[in-house]
Amino acid sequence: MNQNKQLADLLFPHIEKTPDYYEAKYPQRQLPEGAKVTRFAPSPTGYLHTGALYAAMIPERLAHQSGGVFFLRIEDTDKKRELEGGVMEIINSLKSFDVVFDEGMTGENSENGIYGPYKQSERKEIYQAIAKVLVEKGLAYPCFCSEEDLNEIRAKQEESKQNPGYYGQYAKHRNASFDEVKAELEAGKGFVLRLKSPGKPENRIVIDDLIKGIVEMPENDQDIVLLKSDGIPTYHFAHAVDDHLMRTTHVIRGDEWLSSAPIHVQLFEMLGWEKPRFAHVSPVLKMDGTSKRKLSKRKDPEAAVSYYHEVGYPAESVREYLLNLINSNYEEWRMANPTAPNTEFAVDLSKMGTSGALFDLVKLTDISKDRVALMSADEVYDMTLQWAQQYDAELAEQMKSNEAYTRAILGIERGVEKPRKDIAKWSDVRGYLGYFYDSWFEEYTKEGYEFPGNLPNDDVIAVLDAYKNTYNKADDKDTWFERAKTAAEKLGFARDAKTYKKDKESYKGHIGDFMSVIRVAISGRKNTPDLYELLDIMGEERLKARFDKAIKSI
RNA sequence: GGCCCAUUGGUCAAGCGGUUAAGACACCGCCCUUUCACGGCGGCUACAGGGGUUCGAAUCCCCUAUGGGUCACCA
Repeated sequence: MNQNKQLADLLFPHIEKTPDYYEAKYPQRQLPEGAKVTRFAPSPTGYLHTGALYAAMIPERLAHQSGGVFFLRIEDTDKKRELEGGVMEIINSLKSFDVVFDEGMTGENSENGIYGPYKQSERKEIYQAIAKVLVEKGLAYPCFCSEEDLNEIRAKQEESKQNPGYYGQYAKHRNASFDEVKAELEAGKGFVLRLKSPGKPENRIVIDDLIKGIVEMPENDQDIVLLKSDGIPTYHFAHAVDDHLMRTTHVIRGDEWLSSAPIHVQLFEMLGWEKPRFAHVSPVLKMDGTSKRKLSKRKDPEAAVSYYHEVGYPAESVREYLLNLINSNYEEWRMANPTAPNTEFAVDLSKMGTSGALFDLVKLTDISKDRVALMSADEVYDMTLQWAQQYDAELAEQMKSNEAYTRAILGIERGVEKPRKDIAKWSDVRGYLGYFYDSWFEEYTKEGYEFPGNLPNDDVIAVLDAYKNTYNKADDKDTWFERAKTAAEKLGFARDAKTYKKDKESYKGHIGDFMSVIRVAISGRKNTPDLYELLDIMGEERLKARFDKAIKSI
């Protein structure tokens, strides 16, 4: 016993503070009953991944909908993988999707909150203080094995078909005496600190996971590394220390951690700390040929969260979609509450799928169309412009130099009971209204016009000619249409589709075909918003010019 | 290989021992309509396979198959 104390001092001579000191420094949080304290704890190893956004939204919602605290902790214990500027990248990306923190890192080297530091590389002293006590209690010990030693052990184990690892009889430094340790140290050898695991694999432990349910696993018997040779903790140890001292109540993390949960449970128990609740989230998958795989940064553009900004999906739409993957009943809630902010939806872990969900851009698009359809013309204008200024300067230019015109176009069939759903992302806007701009119209027609099939050119010209003389800007919608129908009839078109269907032989087509000719001539496309409003906004002069241009092209 | 987890239509998924096995997206039809849309209606397709338990199984148990995760001084 005494020897353990001696050993602890030998190993950590500079550590003065005790766990009690930290317990006092980081008091229990005073929060209302049921409030959850959650965190997002990424490594700053690159840009934000869609899966990470997904994984961050869950604890964020859980904390905020329960009146709790959501904080950002940076796990930078692996210096080899760290990337410059990684912290800001994470913060800004999440913020752009309305995932905001109450506490934790706020910049590369700034933070707020009293449970810090929130960057693991700055918590070395804390980990070591806890580790020191573990040594004192005989629950941890230094190991001087080199990489080669470890490889040798593993080779032996593989040969005899035993579980690989550092445990039991293979843990050769486990019971080294104080003098032996001292000798190694004096010989200048570095060490890692290992847990003296009391676990036996024949014992089973039970984890009550909030998503996966009851999971039974063998107890951990590996003398896992607590502190690496540079004195920095491994994930396992850092997780236990941090989440305890930061008073995390719910650990929500990727399910790749589930299999090491026995280690974590054991650590909490050995340290005499109350365990947080665990929730292991399945990854977002992607269809690759006929099989599913994790969304991959290298292969899938949509894996980088920046993708959505680039193509211009509103952040709100992406949130909606992700929420939909998190809890599939989100959709029902949305139908019942079409205009409520999505933060009013209560995320429920028990309703999460236990297997990974497939990421589906088509569904995202659909959801986004619904969202955009509910926006006002001004909102669409502003958000598109903002997007275009960064990603489509030409469009931004057009919008600004034709502002009133553009706003009017965006207002067509918007704000009505059944709004159009043409726009899913801001990059769609260019195609949606590009032909309105005279300087772009050329582009739309340079391949020629696509008039409705099987209509002879003469008829097309006749339609255009007739219509040119019929159009009267002063007409209201009904008069306008009546006039068009009459003109159509004179040229041998049926007034309505029904009449045409009854007797196809007698007509060249029906009013729809007639209108199609006009639509194509004026827009170069077969699909546009309401013609009446469109013509009204374009104005008579433009209309006539475009008709002439079309006739000339035939 | 050991240990975990998963498997309901093309996709997301409800379902927790008795259901005609929801709904949404996609696709296909039809209808509405004064054009384009929106919308409405309908269709299409599913419990991975095999054994049990039970009066009764998508639901519970076992085996098999397939997919995923994990077995580092990485997180």
